[in-house]
Amino acid sequence: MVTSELLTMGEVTRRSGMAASALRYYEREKLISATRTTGGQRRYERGVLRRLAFIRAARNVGLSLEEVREALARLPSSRTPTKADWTAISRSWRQRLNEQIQALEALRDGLDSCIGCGCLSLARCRISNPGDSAARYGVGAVYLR
Amino acid sequence: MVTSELLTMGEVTRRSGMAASALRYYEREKLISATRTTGGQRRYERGVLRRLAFIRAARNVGLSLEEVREALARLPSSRTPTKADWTAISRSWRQRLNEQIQALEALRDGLDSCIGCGCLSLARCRISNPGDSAARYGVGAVYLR
DNA sequence: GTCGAAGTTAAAGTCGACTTCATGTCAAGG
DNA sequence: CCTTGACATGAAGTCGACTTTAACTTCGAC
Repeated sequence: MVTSELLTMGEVTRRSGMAASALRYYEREKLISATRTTGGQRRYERGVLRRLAFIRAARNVGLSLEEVREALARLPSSRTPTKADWTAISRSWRQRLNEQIQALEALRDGLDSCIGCGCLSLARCRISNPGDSAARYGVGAVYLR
Repeated sequence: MVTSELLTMGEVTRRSGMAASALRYYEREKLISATRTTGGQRRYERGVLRRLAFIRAARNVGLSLEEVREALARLPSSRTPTKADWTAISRSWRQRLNEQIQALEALRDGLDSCIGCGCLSLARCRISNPGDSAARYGVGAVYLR
């Protein structure tokens, strides 16, 4: 049985493509964690790569680190998360992501549902404010991010 | 013939739902423009509402003001833009938007194509880096925004 | 034991997209 | 005329998500 080979900072930056400064930042923000050598250097478990993949994917589509943090908080802390655990998280974002997809499709298809319709009552428009749910995120356009 | 009734700052903020400070900012950034009264106050043409609707929709799905600026620059300056002009812009974003939609769908469907596949070679992964086109936007995850 | 690559920290800087602030001017009804 | 609410300006502040800088320390191959 091979017991937990830990990864160095350099290995993680190479394999995740993320900057060391970003990893330290994520650690300060409690999105990832690391053990330390006696000398104080970080050693990462391999699972961190999966977390980073998730963070990257979420950030990539415009979700905030805060949203990511909330999602990650729901992973089991006792055992190593399974694929099902990860899938559950993404599924729980279904509504949120669907709204965003709709807004993108409307924009792609010529804004027909907003600019095209001539409504221009931006405050209530479905594309400006998909699903009327944007209100939860604050006034106006701050739906994404 | 009613000749160009101009809109005041207050009217535009009410009808667009945007803050006055945002309108001034957009003007500094050359995204919109206004004429001035002799006293120096802004008067907007009605077309500004359509521009603002467009800006709002684009911002809403995560596009940057810089991208919006480039798009708006392609509107005819001589005549008032038609619906076709606006549609052409959104259509030209088709590829860009499609990639983003795909990334969202993958995330919604459980990240099966990235976290699920076990590849974890984030730097090249299709979901992290849709269409391999993200490279154009700089290193790594800075695809959106 | 030596040495260079790799790692550490706290603090400050950056960037986009606005907002807030302090202070002063305009517009229009009474 | 006068007042009051709407509007103007430049400068500074904010927020998220990192990066950069400066000044060390550790690791590990030799």
